[in-house]
Amino acid sequence: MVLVELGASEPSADNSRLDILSAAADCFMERGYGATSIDDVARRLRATKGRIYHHFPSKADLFAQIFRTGMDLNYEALAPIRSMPGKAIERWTRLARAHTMQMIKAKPFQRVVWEGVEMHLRGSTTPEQRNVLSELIEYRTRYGDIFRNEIAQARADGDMQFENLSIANQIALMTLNSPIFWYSRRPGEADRDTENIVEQVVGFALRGLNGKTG
Amino acid sequence: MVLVELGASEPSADNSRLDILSAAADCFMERGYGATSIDDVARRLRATKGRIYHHFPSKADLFAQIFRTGMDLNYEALAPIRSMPGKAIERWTRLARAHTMQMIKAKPFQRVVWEGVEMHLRGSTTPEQRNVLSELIEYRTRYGDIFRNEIAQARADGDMQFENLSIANQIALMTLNSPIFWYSRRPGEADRDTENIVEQVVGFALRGLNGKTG
DNA sequence: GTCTATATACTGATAGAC
DNA sequence: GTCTATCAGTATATAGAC
Repeated sequence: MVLVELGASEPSADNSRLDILSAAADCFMERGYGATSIDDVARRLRATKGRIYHHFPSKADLFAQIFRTGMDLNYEALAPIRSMPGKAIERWTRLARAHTMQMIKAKPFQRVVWEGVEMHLRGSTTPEQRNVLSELIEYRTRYGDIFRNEIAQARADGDMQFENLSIANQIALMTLNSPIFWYSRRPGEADRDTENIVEQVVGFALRGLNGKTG
Repeated sequence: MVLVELGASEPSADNSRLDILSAAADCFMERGYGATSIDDVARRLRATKGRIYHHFPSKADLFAQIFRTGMDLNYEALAPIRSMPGKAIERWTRLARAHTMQMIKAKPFQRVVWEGVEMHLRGSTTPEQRNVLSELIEYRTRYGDIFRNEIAQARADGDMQFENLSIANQIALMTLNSPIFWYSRRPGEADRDTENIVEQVVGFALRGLNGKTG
């Protein structure tokens, strides 16, 4: 995955850090955190692990920094939409589109975010990992609340219908996240095609929430 | 998790195998396959790993047998519904209810099924695991096709509307599977409450597929 | 900043006592 | 059928050469 888009301060300065992050994200996506060794990441970089440990103090820390990068990308994508005026259901739909597009565009990073949340929920963390992750989990929870607040408002507006707010938000976000599991870019795929996939996912979730548009 | 319900031939005979399967399923659910050691499973059994290796030849085989048990439960739950006459959308709804209930009732086993599919999709399998898993993956793919065929028929009947069949089925199944990630039984929860949760999940998916009931 | 050792711990799996 | 003891392989992480 190309990481130059990730808001590096200067072009082609400090590339080593970003190269490592990107290679590690790819490895974690393909084999999962536990099954990926630092040697695996080094191999993908065509280097040895000395390079990695020079830039990152531990495997858990490397994982955490990918997590943070993924969440930074998500917040960034939502930022211009959050402050838009208008009805909540409209805002939710735009937020959902931006989020789903991120799942597709930054898939390796988003898989790491997913695995981080999972590790936390299952409590399958070492004390060291817990320290590094807990702040990120809160970061991620607040992110989920952005969507939660919008569908709560939309229901109050009479534009959505569902029984339990937490369950509805969980299922809807799960739907929006789902491309990280089944999507993979096809050879001749254009931006138009990607947007079409996003539209199918968001449409499914919107109908699931009983959204009354227009 | 209690495993007596799993159709053991005789009550309290051959308990050791089932005890091991159940303890391992719990461990795999909590920490994932890679992060779970055989010693972890033995510790949960208050035993040592000699016991486990007497009944199962390898860790991969243990994982595979939990996978198979989970899928057997799923097929069993669908069996009486599959042959029901009537409209496809009605049949799909009943299948979806039975499936979602299984996700809740046999959560540890269903998490293992999920992880097995994931490992296959990511190709993060050792040659040994691949041999044991490939048959099970086919087993699971045929299972997904049961739902796929019903929504294809329902669309032909004019009772559902969606663009791409594969994507629609993926998202719908993802929705039905989602309780394995966010559901956990509450202290005073009655069967009635559980059924209510199932109904919310299935309702979401049905609306997502643009299902026109009644 | 990157490499080559190497320390230390843990893993899956086996052999043999009981 | 379950245990203890142990092997061989691999993991994270560190130290020091270059």
